[in-house]
Amino acid sequence: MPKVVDHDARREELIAATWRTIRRLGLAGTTTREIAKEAGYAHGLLAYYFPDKDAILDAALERAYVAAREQLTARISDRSGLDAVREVLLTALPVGDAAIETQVLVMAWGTMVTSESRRARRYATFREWRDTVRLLVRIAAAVGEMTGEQEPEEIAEALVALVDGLTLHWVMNPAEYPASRLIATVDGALDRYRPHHPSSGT
Amino acid sequence: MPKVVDHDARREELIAATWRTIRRLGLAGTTTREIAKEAGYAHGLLAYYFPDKDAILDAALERAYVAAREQLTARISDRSGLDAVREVLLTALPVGDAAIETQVLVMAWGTMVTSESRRARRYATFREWRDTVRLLVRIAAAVGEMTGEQEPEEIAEALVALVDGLTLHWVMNPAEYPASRLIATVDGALDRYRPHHPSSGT
Amino acid sequence: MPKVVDHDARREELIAATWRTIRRLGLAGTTTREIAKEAGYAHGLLAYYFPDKDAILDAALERAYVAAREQLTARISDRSGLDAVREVLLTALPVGDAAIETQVLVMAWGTMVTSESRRARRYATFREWRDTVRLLVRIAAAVGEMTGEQEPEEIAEALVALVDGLTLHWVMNPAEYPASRLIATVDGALDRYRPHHPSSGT
Amino acid sequence: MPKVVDHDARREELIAATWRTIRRLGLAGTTTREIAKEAGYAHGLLAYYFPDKDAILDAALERAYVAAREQLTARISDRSGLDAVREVLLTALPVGDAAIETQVLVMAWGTMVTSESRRARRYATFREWRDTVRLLVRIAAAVGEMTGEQEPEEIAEALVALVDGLTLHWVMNPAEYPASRLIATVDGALDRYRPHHPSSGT
DNA sequence: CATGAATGAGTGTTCATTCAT
DNA sequence: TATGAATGAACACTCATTCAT
Repeated sequence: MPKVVDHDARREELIAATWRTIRRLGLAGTTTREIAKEAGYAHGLLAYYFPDKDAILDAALERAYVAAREQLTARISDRSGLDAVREVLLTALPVGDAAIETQVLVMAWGTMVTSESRRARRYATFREWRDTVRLLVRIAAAVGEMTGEQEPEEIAEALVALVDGLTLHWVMNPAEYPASRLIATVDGALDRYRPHHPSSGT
Repeated sequence: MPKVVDHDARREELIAATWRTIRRLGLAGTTTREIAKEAGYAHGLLAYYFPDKDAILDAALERAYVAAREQLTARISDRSGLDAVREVLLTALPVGDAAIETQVLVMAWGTMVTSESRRARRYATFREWRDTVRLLVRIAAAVGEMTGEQEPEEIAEALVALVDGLTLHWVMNPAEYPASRLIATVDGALDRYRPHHPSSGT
Repeated sequence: MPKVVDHDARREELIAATWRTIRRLGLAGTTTREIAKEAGYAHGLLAYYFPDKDAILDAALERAYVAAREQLTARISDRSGLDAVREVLLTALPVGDAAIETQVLVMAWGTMVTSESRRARRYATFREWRDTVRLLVRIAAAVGEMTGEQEPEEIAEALVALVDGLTLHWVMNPAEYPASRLIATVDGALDRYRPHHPSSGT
Repeated sequence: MPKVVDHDARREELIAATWRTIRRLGLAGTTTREIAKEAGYAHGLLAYYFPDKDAILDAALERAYVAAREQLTARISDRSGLDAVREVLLTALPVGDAAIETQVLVMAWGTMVTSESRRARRYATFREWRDTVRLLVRIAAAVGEMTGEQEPEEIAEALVALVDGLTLHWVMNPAEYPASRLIATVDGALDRYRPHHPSSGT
């Protein structure tokens, strides 16, 4: 038995370095040499932990998806109704630390068009998230905190699209889309889905 | 008298070939050699019409922006009120021929993160579009076809984000997002912005 | 008979443009396109007047050699003895307008190593010049204005080498070798070849 | 433990290959591909040892300068007076092994016109050499082995120019300038700088 | 004569990958 | 395990040359 090395820990280390490299140089500017340098290892080491460059990038994206899911689960655990819907939507906004991750993920959006595997993987993550929103909308509607006039599926779809669209807008001009504005826009949209919304009369 | 060649026409020819190449091989996979081959010319010809590769890609994107604006202008010319708002939103959806363009444009989204010039150019186009929607929403509200409860700016922002988000979702799984569903989702959202929307009446 | 064009005049025009281009961009930076642009003609025109690029450059160098000889002949025509020797040496120094030509010619020195034809052509010009100096030294010695202790051939060789060496030094740092210094160095050397030179004793 | 390779030795190997390539194909004809082939390595290896082509060429020239200085120092160490002056001048002549180096260095002369850095580097080397000659001339004059009639600076300048000029002449026609003739010319010139030269005696 | 469109070989450089140590 | 030397294909770009008009 040669030197004892925690294989998975080393992989995580390399994935983190990959993430930092992408953020620093962009997806197109990220080379295996640069990743190795960022990690502090020799160039040739990468071959021991990943079959090729694509595998490294896929692993890096995978980590982001997993992290996103973990954060999502954590933040909605103690909420319910409309509040839970709101929370899950805000989690996906490019706010705080998530803003940095968002930039990398947006860079990866384009690769979906040509890489079927990457598209499928991204879609699976998206679907999971959308279905979570669907479920929460359904619950909120059931408890009377959201309108029942429209199908929960459609409402969830619209809300998720709104968040993804806002993310894109933020990338186009981060300065114009501070956290406060992004959140206000989401809240404004959510207001539209309250029961007998506008006046409610009396 | 030299060989009679319409310089601009040849440029357009090359730009079209660029589009086909990007769609076929992705943005990262698009090489100048492949563009030339796709166009049916020698590799060296490109230098005759464009200073470098970036100029080719920029010109290709530029053409998409111009085309989008032209289509937008054409389709809202004879409409007004809520109908005009709906039409301008549907114009941006990946439906029909636009679907193909969308794939290329989504691939370009990622380059905004690292290319300041490309980000700025994309933002300018986006802003123009968003401002058009703002204006139409304001008019629709003025004539009583849309709610006045929310600021036109915020409504426009939300609607535009919805469309951009749906575009991303379509890219993730085109089969799940046929034109009918995309349109229905937009219509469903627009319903939310009708005046004294839910009940109101008596 | 088509359009009447003075073929040789046009060639001279192109050669002059070549000269200006070399001076502007260096020998390595001089392209046929740039020459054509400098001359104000289309790129393809060059093929009508020169078989290829090398022919253009050769013609440009040739013109410099011819010009140098003409100037040399003109300046020594009315001189004799040591004065004529001095004059022919000064003619070759990088002084005044000749300084510009020198830069181009020095750039061409290196091509002699690999181009046999260019080496031979340059040698022929050099030889002509050196033989002129030899002759003038012989005459000066005959009339008692130069020492007879050393062979005229050797004296001429040394004087010509001195001038060529000074030219190189000037290229290395023009500011350190103004005309006055170059001339003073030549004069200092010529003093060494005066008969019973320094003291000549009592 | 990686493959044991002496990085500097490999660099020297590539520099030597560069020298052989320049001598074979000329400076303009020297390509990175050809250098690699001459060295017996793959084209891409060069990038491992040099940042770019210019760095390779600069390193090759640098090596020549360093070698020249070392040789110079070695040959004058045990000499003095006029003999030392003579020795340092002969060292610079294209004689023996130095002849090959000379061809490459003459090719590099032309690049001084357009490359400021190369000009400055060459000038620095030249200056060092010239100053050495100056010093030796001064010493020789002090001990009465050289004339005191002319400034040591001017004498040194003239002698150095003579050697450089002879080098150029040798390149123009090596056959006409064998070592014996080059040395004889230098000796003939040195004779001119002996004290009370011509007659001397009473 | 003159144009300029078009060619295709060649350039320096980058980079993922392989592999002896 | 880990290194880093070495490879070779691919890249964008340059440019002398050709040629239909």
